[in-house]
Amino acid sequence: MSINSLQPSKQDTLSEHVFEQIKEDIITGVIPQGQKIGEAELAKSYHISRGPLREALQKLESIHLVDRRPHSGSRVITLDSTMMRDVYQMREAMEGFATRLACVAMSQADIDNLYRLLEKHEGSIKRSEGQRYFQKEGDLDFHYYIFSKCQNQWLIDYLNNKLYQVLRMCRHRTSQIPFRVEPALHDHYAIVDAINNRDPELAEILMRRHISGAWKMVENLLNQEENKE
Amino acid sequence: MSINSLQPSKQDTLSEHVFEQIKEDIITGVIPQGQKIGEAELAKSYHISRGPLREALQKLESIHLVDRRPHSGSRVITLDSTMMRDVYQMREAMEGFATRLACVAMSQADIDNLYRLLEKHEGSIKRSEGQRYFQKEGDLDFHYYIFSKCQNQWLIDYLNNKLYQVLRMCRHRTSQIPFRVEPALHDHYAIVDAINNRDPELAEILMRRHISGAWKMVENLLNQEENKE
DNA sequence: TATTTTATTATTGTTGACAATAATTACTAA
DNA sequence: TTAGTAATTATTGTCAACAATAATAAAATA
Repeated sequence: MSINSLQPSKQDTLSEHVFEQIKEDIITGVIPQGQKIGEAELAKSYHISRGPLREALQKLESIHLVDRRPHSGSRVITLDSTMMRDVYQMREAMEGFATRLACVAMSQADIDNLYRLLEKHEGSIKRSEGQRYFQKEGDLDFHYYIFSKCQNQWLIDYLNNKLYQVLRMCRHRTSQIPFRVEPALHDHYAIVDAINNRDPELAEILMRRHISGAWKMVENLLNQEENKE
Repeated sequence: MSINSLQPSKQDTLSEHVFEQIKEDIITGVIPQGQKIGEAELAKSYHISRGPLREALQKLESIHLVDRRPHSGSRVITLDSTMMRDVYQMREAMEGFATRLACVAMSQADIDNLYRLLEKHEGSIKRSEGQRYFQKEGDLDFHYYIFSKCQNQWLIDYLNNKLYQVLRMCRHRTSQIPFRVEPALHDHYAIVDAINNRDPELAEILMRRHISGAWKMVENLLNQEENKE
């Protein structure tokens, strides 16, 4: 049950189908950052007409994956460090708050599930398929499981459909670099413990620190990259 | 310098122009909540074709003012108490965090401007044009001035273009009911004092309490309304 | 009569042509 | 040669007709 299976992915209409497709192509880098998008060209390459393509582009704009300017056209965003900082800050604020709410709303069964999830992660780390699993599935599942229980539809929608899409894009960029996953797992346990103790304030603070810590790691990586060049 | 003048309002293209127009009509209740929207009909009434109208509708969907379902059509949202709670919670989280960031980023001149703004508000309260002014202009200006200084473009955009639009709609619904504005002004002073002391944690907490307090007021009003019926 | 099925109507999704704007190139003058 | 301007090209915005789907009404069966 990965996070992707949890998204509706209706793709009932042509426009939605092609939206999902382009979204993945942008996130995974098939369409590179900063790329200018010609409507006619893209429409042809996805075998649709410009109408639905424009709708898809507008949707992509609404989740901040492309920039559109009237009469001037669209281009894929470029993840500079400022934008990534903005995204991580947003995540810190929103997911921290979601954790607070979820801490109140969660059933004991939910909390038990969280512990089981963490044990599963611990196992796969010990079997030393650690980092790849953690980055690709485990971490996102953990975070998703928590904020999806916050009972605020706006919050869930924003985290799931907007922030986490750009976040995946950030990760795709920094996925080459190795890092230790044990500290993150430790954070996760502390967060679930706080939830288990029904301490919303602490749960929020810990989630915030966990995320701002993740940003500091990424920030360092970006700076190192910059210094190399 | 009201908040509306600060929004771009480009309306360079037909679709954007009509988007702004419908947006105002929804927020002010000219188009009532829950209203089903026929594309052909609306297009005719705004004297455009269905193409740009659909783009406008999509934009309205992206700021949560209309619901759209494939093959089934669009309707204006209805502000039930759950949705209003969601909005106020979002605002509490985001604007609290924005205040924390702004507290660090603001210049002393910015802070002085804030104090001047509050003095202006105090004056208009004493001249007992209090509530109307406060609800219509002053309060929004105060909040906007703070979060616009947080230096996070995502945060500013979301607060300004999404949350505050729905918030205006909420206020339009509760605008009949009288309430005292002095406590809010007191909160505002406390927040600016915290900023002036460069205490981001306190500034965030105070902004959060201010907003959650506003929600409790609105929630009570809604409950009273409900009990009447 | 109530309920399912079928046919009809209305509404949304999609397309390709046309109009308006921006980007590019070619040209002129300093 | 370079700067500025005019003409050309390419791209985006808009429209109206057509196709596909859902909502509605009519008919048929239990």
